[in-house]
Amino acid sequence: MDDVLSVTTLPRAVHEALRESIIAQRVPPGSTVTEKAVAERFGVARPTAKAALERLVAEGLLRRTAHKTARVPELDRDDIVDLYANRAVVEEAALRRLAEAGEVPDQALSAQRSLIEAARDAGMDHPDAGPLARADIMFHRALVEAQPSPRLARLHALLMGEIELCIGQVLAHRLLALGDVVDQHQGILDAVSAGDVELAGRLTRAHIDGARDRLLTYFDETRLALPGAQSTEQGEEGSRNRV
Amino acid sequence: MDDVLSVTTLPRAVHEALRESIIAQRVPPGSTVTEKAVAERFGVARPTAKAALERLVAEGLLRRTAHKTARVPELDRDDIVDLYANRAVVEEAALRRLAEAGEVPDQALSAQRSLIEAARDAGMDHPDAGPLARADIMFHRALVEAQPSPRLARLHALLMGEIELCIGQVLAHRLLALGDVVDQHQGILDAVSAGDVELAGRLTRAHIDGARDRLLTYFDETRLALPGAQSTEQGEEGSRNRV
DNA sequence: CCCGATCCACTTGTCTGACAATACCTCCGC
DNA sequence: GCGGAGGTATTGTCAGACAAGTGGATCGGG
Repeated sequence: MDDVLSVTTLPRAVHEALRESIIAQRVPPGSTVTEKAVAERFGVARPTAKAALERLVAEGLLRRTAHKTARVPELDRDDIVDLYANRAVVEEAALRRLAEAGEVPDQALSAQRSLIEAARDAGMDHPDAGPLARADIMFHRALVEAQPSPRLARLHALLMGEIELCIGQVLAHRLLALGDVVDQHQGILDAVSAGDVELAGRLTRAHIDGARDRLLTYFDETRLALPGAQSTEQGEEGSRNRV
Repeated sequence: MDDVLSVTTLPRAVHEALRESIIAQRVPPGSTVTEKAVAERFGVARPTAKAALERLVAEGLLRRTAHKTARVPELDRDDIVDLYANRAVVEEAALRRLAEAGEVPDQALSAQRSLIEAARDAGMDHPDAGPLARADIMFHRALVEAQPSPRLARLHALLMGEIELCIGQVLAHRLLALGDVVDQHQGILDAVSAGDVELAGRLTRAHIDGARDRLLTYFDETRLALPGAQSTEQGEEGSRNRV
């Protein structure tokens, strides 16, 4: 509801496509992304690709130093903890402000609805956690963007880039406890519409901490099954496994 | 202590110089900054200037839409309130984490010392609030960067760009209640070294709220002396006064 | 005289092509 | 087997160019 009818510029389009590719793990973590490759892949000039890469670096979805090739970062356990701690701070503040107004945005409601639908459809089967994760993120983004401060929304967006990346890297399979998530969302919405600032903030923090713990559990299960990678010394070429 | 010995790239240098120019009000708020002008001023190619401008836009120190020329934003009262509200959220979180560690960084101590010196020297005279404001900002930045989360520091840096801008736009003259500021800083340092998380967070928030109120008072005094600009309708071309 | 439409200068978006500087990889000699 | 020299790949930066869009000025009509 912000950029409707805006002319989409070329670097922005490349940026969006690449961002989606990275989050969806189509370009694996740890792999390099050269300007030339991007330029050829999308059929644009190298400066255009360069601009797109720079935006991704600014967003935290790519890392690059000096004259070296950009790499998709491999987020570790500490990154998850750090990301969710900061997200909790920002999103709690956002939900408190939203509760002050006491109005629940329509987009959050529709995101919640599609999440419920997805939860029902994916009852026994678990076909692509992608749509589920996307609906969940849309729910949170809608809430934060409905709150009156555009700068707070920017801070949130800055974190959510990496959050999406680590959801993709760690999860990428199934979203556990889907029913609980839906219930927690509903609780937040109720607190907001009731104008209960304290409750909205507390529920938001609890919800995010819960999401973090689920991610950490899954991370630990996945990583402990793999050999090594416990010390700080080797993981250089050893971590370039298939992911 | 982060980028020591790093090769400084050309767009980055232009970006830094321009940023400094904007914050120091050498390029007045509301004025336009074209890519060509920047390129000629620094003797670089237009793409280089373009890159620098894009970084400034991402930082919030310039605003630009579609095909229009970038402008230095004119921050109003609501912007100040919003900026300081977000800054309080981020910086309170940072100080709480710093208090958990319980160690006061050296850079904060030296910034505090230079602030005390500057306060003593500027007893009766008020020669350039620039160094004072800079020392104050260095103090806060040192605290936030000493805290363990790099992402939280990034969020803070993103806000501080605009904060510096609005300090320059509103203040630019004298920093009031300098003694109080120094005392509040000391209180925060004491709370951190004592490991009192709650106290550090509370003092930080109070300090930032106080700074905001001083700025708002000064803003109101200055702006009320000017004609008009009270409704939401006219301020379009009426706000392009000399500033 | 005022209002509207057309035109033009300016600015930005993007491309091509190129060169220098730096980093990484390979190969050769010891 | 190991260390250093060279080549290749990649990035940083530039110059010049053209298309597209914006804003203001000019001109004509009412």
